[in-house]
Amino acid sequence: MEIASKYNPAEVEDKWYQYWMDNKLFHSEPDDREPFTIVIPPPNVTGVLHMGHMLNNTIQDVLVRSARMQGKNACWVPGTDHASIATEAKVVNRLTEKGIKKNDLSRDEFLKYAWDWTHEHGGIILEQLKKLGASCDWDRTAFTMDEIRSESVLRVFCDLYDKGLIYRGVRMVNWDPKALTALSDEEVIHKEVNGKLYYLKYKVVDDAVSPSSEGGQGEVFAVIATTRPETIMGDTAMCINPNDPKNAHLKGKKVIVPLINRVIPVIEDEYVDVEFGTGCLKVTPAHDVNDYVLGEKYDLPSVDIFNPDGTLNEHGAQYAGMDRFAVREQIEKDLREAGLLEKIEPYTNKVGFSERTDVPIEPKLSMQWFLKMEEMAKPALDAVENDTIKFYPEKYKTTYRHWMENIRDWNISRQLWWGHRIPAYYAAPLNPPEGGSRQQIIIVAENEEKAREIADKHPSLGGVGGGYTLKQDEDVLDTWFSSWLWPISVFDGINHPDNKDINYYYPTSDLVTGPDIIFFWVARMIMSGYEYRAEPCFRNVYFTGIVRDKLGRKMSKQLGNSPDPIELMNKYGADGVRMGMLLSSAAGNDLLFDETLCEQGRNFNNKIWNAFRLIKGWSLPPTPSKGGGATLLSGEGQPESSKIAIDWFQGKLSETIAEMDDLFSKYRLSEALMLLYKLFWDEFSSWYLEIIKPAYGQPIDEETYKFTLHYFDALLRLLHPFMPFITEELWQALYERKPGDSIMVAHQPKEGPLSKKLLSDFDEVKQIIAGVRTIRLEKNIPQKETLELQVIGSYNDRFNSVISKMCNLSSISQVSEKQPGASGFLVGTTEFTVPLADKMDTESELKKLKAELEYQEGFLQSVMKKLGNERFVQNAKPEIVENERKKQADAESKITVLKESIATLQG
RNA sequence: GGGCGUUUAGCUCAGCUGGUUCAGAGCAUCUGCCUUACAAGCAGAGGGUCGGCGGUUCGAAUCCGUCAACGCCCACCA
Repeated sequence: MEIASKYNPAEVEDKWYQYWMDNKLFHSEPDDREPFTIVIPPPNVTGVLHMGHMLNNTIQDVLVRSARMQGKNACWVPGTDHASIATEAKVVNRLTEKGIKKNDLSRDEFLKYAWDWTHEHGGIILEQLKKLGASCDWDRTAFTMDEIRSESVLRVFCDLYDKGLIYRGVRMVNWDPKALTALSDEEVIHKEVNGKLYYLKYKVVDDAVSPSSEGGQGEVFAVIATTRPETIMGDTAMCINPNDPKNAHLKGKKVIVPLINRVIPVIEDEYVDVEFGTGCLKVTPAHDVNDYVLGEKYDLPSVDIFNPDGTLNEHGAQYAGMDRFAVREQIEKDLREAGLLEKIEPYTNKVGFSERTDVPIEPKLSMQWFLKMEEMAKPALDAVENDTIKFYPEKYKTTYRHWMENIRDWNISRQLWWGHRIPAYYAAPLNPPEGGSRQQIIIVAENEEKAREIADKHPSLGGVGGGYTLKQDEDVLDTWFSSWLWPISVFDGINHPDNKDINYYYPTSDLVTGPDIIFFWVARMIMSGYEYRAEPCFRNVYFTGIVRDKLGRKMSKQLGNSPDPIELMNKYGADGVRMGMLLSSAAGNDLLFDETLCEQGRNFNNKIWNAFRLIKGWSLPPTPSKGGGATLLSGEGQPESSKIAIDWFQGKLSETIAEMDDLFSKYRLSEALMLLYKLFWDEFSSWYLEIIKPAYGQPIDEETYKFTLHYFDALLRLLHPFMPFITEELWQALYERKPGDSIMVAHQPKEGPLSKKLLSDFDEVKQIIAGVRTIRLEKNIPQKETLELQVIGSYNDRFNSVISKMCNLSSISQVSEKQPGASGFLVGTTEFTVPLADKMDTESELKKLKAELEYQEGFLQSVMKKLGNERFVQNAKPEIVENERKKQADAESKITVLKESIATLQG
C-alpha cells in the first residue's frame, strides 16, 4: 500500500464529518448513562465565524468528545441568537443600501425584511462550525426566536410580572436624534472631542431685591462651567458641594438662569467635585444622567427641551425650532452680549456618538421596563461563592461577587423592532363612564387573545359590551432576556418543566464563554436557573481569553487583523488549527494568536501520519509452512530491546493518562495537549519506535507488532478530542473496523501498570544514549561506524540491548579505569567512556572535564554552606536536610571521578 | 476615579499552600546531518539576577509592603 508522505486534511475531513452525521454519532437521547451536557453560547444568527468562536468551540468540542469517550451520554446543543441590536442594525444598513428608510416601513414590513435576512444568513455560522469538527447534536439546533424559545420568553415575562418583579420606570436612554431611536450602551462609542468649556454667570438672587431688578450695584454672580450651554433652558437647580468653603455663601440661595430668567434653587450634594471649574454645577435632570439622579434625589422638576430630532421644543423659549448645535453657537453670542459669559476655555472631553449614524447621542428620559434583581441575585451569588458552580479560572469569582453585591435592576426593554415584542397591552375605554377617567390600564398577557379576555372582564374598561382600545407595547425585550433562559429553554423546560429531556440533561455540565459577558449572560443564566429550576444551570464555567493578534491587539474587522478561520483551516487543516488555538490558551488568559501555532499543529498531524506510515509499512515474518496447525510462536524472534521498550512505554502511557485526568479536571487543556504532543513525538516516535524499528527490509516480530498497534490505537484515542479528523482516519485504517464503528465512541484508554523504577532507570538509559550521541557529533563520527562503550565501576547491564541498538555499539564492557584515549561523560555518579584512539582531542576533553569539575566544586560549596548553617540544620524539615547531605555525597563522588579522569588524561 | 489582573529565556507561557520537578516547557535561534516513516524531519547545543526597591525567614520566582509598566471590567467629572 502506498501512502503519501504528507498528510492531506482536505481528503479526509469532509468524509468523516459526513460519516459521523450519517451514523448519528452526535445525537443524544436520554438513557441510563451519566449525562454530559453543554449548551453552546449561541452566536449571532447572522454572524460569521471569527477567531473567538474558533477558540471557544474548539474547547467545547474537546470537552464533549472527551466526555463521550469516557462513556458519558454527551449532548452539545447548538443554536443561534437573534441578537436584536446587531441584527436590526445590519438589516437597517441593508435597507439603506437599497434606498429604504426604516421609518418609511411599517413594523410588519420591516420584520419581513429581517426574517428574510435571517433565513438567508442564519445558519452560515453553524455550517462553519461543522468544518471545525464540532460534534453538536444538530437535531437539537435552537434559535432564540423560534417558536419554543419565543413562547418561553413571553411566559417568563408574564410570570415575573405576576410575581411583581417586573415594573415600568423612567430611565435615561441614549437617544440617536438622527436615527430617531434609543441605543443601548454597547452601541455608543465614546470619542475624545476638542470642545469648549463655557463659564456662565448665574445671578444670585438677593432676598432684599426683587429678582427683576436689573443692573443694580453689588450684584453677585455664581459662575457655572458647562460644555453644553444650550441646555440651560432645562436647568432646574444649581448644585454645590456642602463642604466647599468657596461657595458657602450660596447655601440656601436662589439663582437666575441666564437669558431665560428662571429662578432656580441652589442645592447641596457631595456629588459635586469641588475642584472642577468653579465648584458649581448646573442641574439639568432631563438631559444628563447624573443630573437625573440628583433630580430624583431632591425632587426637582425635569424640563425636556428637545424634540426627538435634536431641535429645541417649546421649552427652548426663543430658540425653539433651532438645532441643538446652532443653539449652542447662538447662545454663546447672546450670553456674551448680555455680559453673562465670563470666559471660554478649550476643553477636551468624551462624548458619546452613535455607532450607526455617528452623531452625538442625546441622553433622554423615557419609560422603560425593569426586572428587579435583588432577590434573584441571592441564590446566584451563593452558588458561586460556595462552589456549587465553579469558575475557571477562579479569579472571576471576585468580579462576579462584586457585581452581584451591587446589582442594579435590569432594563429589559429596547426601542427596536427585531426581537420578542413585550407582551404588555395598553387598554383604554372608548366611552369612559360619566365622571370616570380615561386612564389606560396595563394588561400583561402572553398574546393578544388572552389580553382581550382580561380586558373584557375589566370593570374600568366598561365591562362586557363597553368598547376599549387595545395597543401592544412597541418595544422589544433585551436580547439577553431570551438567552438567560438558554440552558432551560433549549430543552423546552420553561413551557414543559417536567419533560424527559430537561429532567435528564439539566443541570448542564460545563459552560464555555468569554469573561466579557459574565454579567450580561452568565450571571443571569444562573439567576434564571434558580428561579425556574431551583437548581444550578451548570456546574463549571470555563472562561476563555480574548483572541488577540501577535501585537496584543484585539482582533477586529476595523483593524483587519483577524485571519479568516475558514482559510486557516484550508491551509493547515481543521485539526491543525484546533491545535494552534489550544496550545496557548490557558483558561482566562488572553491568547496572542500566531499562525505559526497552526503550523505547529499541522506539523504534528504530519508526524502522526508518518508514524502510521512506518508501522503500516512493516511486514510480519512469513508463517512457517503448514504442518499440524503450527502457527507463529508468540514472542519468537522478539529482540530483547523491544521487550524493554514495550514495558517502558506501557509505563509512560499510564503515567500520561493519569496526568491527563488531572489536567482535564482542572480544565488545563492546553497543557493536556502539550503532554500528548510530547508523549507522541518524543516518547513514542523518537524512543519507542526507534528502539523497536527493524532493520530496513526486515520483518518485525508479531509480539512487538501487536503491542505497537495497540499503543498506536491508544494514542489515537487520547488525541481524538483534540484532533478528531486525523485520528478517525488512522484509527479506521489501523485495524479492520465494522461499518458504523468510530473512534468518537471508542473508550479512552485507562491507566495501566506503572513501574516508577523502570521509568527512572530508563531516563538514565536515555542520558547514556545522549552522551554517546554527543560524542559522535563532537568528534564527527558517522552513525554507521560502531563504537565501544566502557563503564567504569558497577553498573546494571539490563538495558544493554537498547543502548547498543540506539548508539550502534559493538560492545559494552565494564572496566576498572579509564583509557587514556577515551572521551567520557557522567550519568549520575557513574562514568561512561568511549575509546577513540586517533580521534581523541586531549585538549578539548581536558577543557570539558575541568569546566565540569569547576561547576561541581562550586555546587558542593553552596551545599556545604547550607549544611554548615546551624539554624538551617535545626529548623529545616529532616528530609530537606537529608537531601542536602545526599547532594553533598553525590557531588563529592563526582569530583573524585572527574579528578581521576583528568589525571589519566594528563598522565 | 473604583475594582481586578499581569510582569519568569528572543516569543508564548507553566511553576498550587516558601527548601531536587527550582529556575522549566513549546516555539524560535545556533551546529551537524537529504540516515529508506517524516527536511512539515533527525541528532545535539546555547540562552533568564524570575519588573525595581525594601521587608519577613536559616532559606523567597513563591509570603508581605511599596514603586513602575501594561492589560481588563465598571463608573465616567459637568
